[in-house]
Amino acid sequence: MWKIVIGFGILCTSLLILIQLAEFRMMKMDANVEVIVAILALVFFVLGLVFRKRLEFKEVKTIPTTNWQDLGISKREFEVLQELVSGVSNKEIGEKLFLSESTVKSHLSSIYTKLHVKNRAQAINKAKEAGIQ
Amino acid sequence: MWKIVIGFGILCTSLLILIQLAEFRMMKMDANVEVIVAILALVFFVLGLVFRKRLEFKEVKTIPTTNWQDLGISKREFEVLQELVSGVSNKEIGEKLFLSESTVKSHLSSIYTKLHVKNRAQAINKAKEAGIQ
DNA sequence: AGCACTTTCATACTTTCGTACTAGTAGAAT
DNA sequence: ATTCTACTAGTACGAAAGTATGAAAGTGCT
Repeated sequence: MWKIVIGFGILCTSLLILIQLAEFRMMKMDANVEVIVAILALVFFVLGLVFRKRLEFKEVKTIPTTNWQDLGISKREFEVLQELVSGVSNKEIGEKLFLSESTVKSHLSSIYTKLHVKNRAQAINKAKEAGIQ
Repeated sequence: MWKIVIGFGILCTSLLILIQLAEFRMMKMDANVEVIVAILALVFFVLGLVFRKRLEFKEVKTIPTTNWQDLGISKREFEVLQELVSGVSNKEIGEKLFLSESTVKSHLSSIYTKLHVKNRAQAINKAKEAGIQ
């Protein structure tokens, strides 16, 4: 957040300086006006590109995102959920997280209850809809 | 496609004209240079914004979207796949599409083969990655 | 210390999935 | 006409998933 504000401030300041410099040069010798105009145009074009990207980023960032803590899902359960979403079996989840298959099933059962779903397919859908975070 | 090319061409031409006009004015009377520079900057800034949006649009349009026919998946198989993605059981898929569970399983088996996946969870992921169409 | 919650695991049982194999029918292609 | 593909459906079997129940150990908070 602060990064963006400071960065944008610096950018604006340097642009103002650039404009002043350009005008100063024009006063002195108006030989290569085209070059200055071109540079100005290019700089603002790039600025437009960058600005749009920031906007897009913000949009993308704000649309999805649900906190799993809000749904009552614990840390460990969430780790299991992350593996589940990748489409692996209970056994493989256990191997990755150093758990027995029984434990994986226990976690999954409570995850299903908390997400109000009946099986792993629906859990994957819920997770993908909300966006993992 | 042609719309974009022609539109961009017109835009560039009009900008060139604008620059020439600005220079002509500057030659005559260099009273309000700041205004001209500001207008130029603004125009190119907006141009940057618009250009970025076109790029984003193109990216979004080109990234997903796979035709299921290209993967060798038939009409009926695709219908089964659509139900599968919603997260329902084989039995329910059968009831919705008026098929026996056996037939659903047959379709699913060939779908898994064609998608190079091993189970419904992975099939859902593949389908979502590629975008249903 | 006591309570609530989390994490871990086990056992037993039911249900669902997934594969393999077979087979009939219908329509399109050669 | 026959060959091929898609669609349908069945049986059989093993693997995986899911449920129910219980229980021990750890964590965090009051």
